Amino acid sequence: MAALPSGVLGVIDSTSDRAVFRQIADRLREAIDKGRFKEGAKLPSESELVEHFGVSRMTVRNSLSILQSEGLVSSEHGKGVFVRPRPPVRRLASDRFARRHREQGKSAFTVEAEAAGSRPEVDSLKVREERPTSDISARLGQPRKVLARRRRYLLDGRPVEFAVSYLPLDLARDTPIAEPNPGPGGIYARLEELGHRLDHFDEEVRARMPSPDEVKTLRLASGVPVIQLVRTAYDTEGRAVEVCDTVMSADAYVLAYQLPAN
Amino acid sequence: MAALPSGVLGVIDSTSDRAVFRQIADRLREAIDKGRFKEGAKLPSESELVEHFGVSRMTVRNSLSILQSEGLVSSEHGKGVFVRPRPPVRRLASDRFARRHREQGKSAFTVEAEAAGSRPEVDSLKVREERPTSDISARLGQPRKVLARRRRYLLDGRPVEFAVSYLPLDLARDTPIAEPNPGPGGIYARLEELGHRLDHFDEEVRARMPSPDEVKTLRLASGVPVIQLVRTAYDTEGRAVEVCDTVMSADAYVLAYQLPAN
DNA sequence: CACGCCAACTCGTATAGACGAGTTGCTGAG
DNA sequence: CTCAGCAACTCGTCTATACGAGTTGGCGTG
Repeated sequence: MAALPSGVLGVIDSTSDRAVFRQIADRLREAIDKGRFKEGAKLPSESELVEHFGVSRMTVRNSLSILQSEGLVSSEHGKGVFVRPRPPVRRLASDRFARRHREQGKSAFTVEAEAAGSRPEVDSLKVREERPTSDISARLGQPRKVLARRRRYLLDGRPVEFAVSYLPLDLARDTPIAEPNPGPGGIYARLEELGHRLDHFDEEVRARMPSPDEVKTLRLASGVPVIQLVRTAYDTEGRAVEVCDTVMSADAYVLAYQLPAN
Repeated sequence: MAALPSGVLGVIDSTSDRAVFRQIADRLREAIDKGRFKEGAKLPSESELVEHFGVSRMTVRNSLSILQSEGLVSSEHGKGVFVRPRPPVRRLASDRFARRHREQGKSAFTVEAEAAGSRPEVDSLKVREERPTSDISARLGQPRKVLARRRRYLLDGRPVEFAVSYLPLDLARDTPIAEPNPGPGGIYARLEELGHRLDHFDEEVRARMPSPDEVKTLRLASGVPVIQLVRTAYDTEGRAVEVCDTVMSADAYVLAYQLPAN
């Protein structure tokens, strides 16, 4: 166990009324912010920090758990605690579902990923009929049953997004939309072929901490929130024809919108 | 110390390889999800949980810290641990800065808050000249200096949002925009009077965990992420005339966008 | 009755120790 | 040289204890 380089982490001010474990977290945070520990770098081990600061191990662990909940570091059993690398960010343009961008053949996700040099994958695709929750039901105009299309998206093997599309069953039953692969242009192209010309989308954006389920499905590190995007598609008659509920790893996405000033 | 109502929380499966503190967190989470503890309700105290589950206090605290980092509960020193109430959510419509909505006199924030029956407040308003960060500089077309307008927004005394507007200094110097109160219609009205007719906005939306500073400024409970919204305003010449960097408590906001399908 | 104070509760901080489990690299046997 | 296995490191889990500090309600004194 080598001694820590002096001066890198400083010492505890025992006269301060700030809790010791917070002070240690502060020092480590400073050091990370100032680049003394770079992305992916290993922090000093718990026992090194115990020795350096002269405190007990639980106190050090307490400090580290603060940084973890801030999303600054992540620990790996048997290896150490590392400065969390910022993963490449996927930018979602607000017009990604516009008709003019609808590729014949590949999905928007696939096209964008390949353009960015990543390997896209779609996973655990499930299509089935369901009774809608009251929220979904309200958004779709109170259908008794809906078709639910679930899928998970991965980039280079890493899950980044989980989405469920809901469509009124009377509209989707016995159409290509009820097939696992709805064909070129996706379900929006099929909807338009069925006479539902799309008029506009409503998108609602929320952020929150993930449920344990979402942590598992998206393999989220602790301290990473999710963005929840609920998109409702309306046809030119004003009917809501689809609701898509998407949960995204917040550290993998930036949503970009362009809005007129009128 | 009364015994806990039997059956409410179940017991630990000591044969399971799931850690005891995770199991306890699971039981409590279930109980909250199923409404056995309602919003604002007090969970059993740490010592009650210690007795009920037959574990040490640190194990119980560990469990509770999980729920806290999930944003499910928050603890109050001397009082107990409570199911976190969902605060009223403010809905931000994507057209809230459109010209047609520009009220003469009151800001969009004030109008909306009063319509929702809340008491709006604007706080720590600071206007000054600064050298821009490279990010802001790039968005504004590399001005050497900018005018920065900082302010904090509160609803019923609760801080919900912190925003900084940056404008190229050559554009804003010696105009009402450099005044603490820019007058009716806000800085967008002043920009248009100065000949910069607004054409469109770009908005970028991110979510992340807050910095310690942001926790303080927005009085955030632990386990609450922030939404960061960076809006750039462009005039009809295509010049970026303002960048507004807003950080919002994620549990107080839903962003709503309406997008054309073309 | 009014009020101050204290007891008993709450969570917050910190220590010291033990054992378990994953990872890594070295060492020694083959 | 190869490779199994061990030693030494990492973090994960859990116990037991102690004291501090904020909150609440009741009791007793004035």
